[in-house]
Amino acid sequence: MGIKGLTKLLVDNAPTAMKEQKLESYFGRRIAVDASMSIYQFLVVVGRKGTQMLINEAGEVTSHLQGMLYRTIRLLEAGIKPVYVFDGPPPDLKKQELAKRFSKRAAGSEELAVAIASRNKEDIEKFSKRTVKVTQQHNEDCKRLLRLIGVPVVEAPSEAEAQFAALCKAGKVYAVASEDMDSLTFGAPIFLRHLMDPSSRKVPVMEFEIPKILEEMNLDMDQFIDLCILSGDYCIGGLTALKLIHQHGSIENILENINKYQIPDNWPYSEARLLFKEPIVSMEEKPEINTPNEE
DNA sequence: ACTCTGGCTCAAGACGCA
DNA sequence: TTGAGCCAGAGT
DNA sequence: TGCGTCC
Repeated sequence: MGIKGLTKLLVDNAPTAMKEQKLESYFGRRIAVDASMSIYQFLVVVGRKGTQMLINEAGEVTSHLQGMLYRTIRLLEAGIKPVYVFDGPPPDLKKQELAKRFSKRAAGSEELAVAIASRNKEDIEKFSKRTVKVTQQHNEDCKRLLRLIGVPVVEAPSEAEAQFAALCKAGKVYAVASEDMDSLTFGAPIFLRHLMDPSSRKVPVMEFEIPKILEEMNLDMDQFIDLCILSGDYCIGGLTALKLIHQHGSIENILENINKYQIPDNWPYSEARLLFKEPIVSMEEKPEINTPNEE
């Protein structure tokens, strides 16, 4: 859903709103992390060869636990206090998208079956990735693991991105770490990318500050949200969207003044906007670090 | 000629021992 | 799934 | 740095 070239758009139009940071500069900070996204990555990549994954004696997948445990240890060693945020039920607006994913996975399964039958290793490799799905069980496994080692877990009432942006706005965490640029659209004041990248890959932590982005791009937050919706849902690029917003101020005004772009039928931009502006989040008490449970 | 978009591809975690 | 990089084609 | 292992 995110804008394709948002990073590049920011590099070009708001260069000082982002800066390279060292991991050490977050020592002692509480940082929110998107758990579901991480679990997905672990399932795709950890110990997977063809259809093989890491499993326990009962044959249950443990790739996500392996990945989650080591990553959390790395964060703790760096003096970072992670707060993992789990997805809740998705908003209605995303149902369509989810249906698409479902059929893609189904198609992936079929192709995988063909690949297995014909013993085509490359295809098995490719299609097995497409069938990956984070289940409730995977989520529960990870919550349990995190609670056992005393790392706080937050269960979002809906989208995790929205929830941790809200935590950050409320000052309950210092920053939000994700690879998903939607975090910016949800208005997380400080947004970190590549927090987990090993130093060997020489990708520095990139820190984005929303207030600076808005100032430098000469937008208010509503306009920034419109910009993201405009170029996310819809077939124009970020640069054009930015120009249009500067010119007309809002999606409504753009639609009134411009006819040359093809408008999707029943384009639900105002629903999308509401999702970003007033997302469903919970404001429970500050997530506390629990004492590690002996086991 | 230049810019933008869109379609394609790719890689993706973390450890430790050579 | 996600972003990024590269190439081709459309629009200016 | 590259590659096998983690379960």
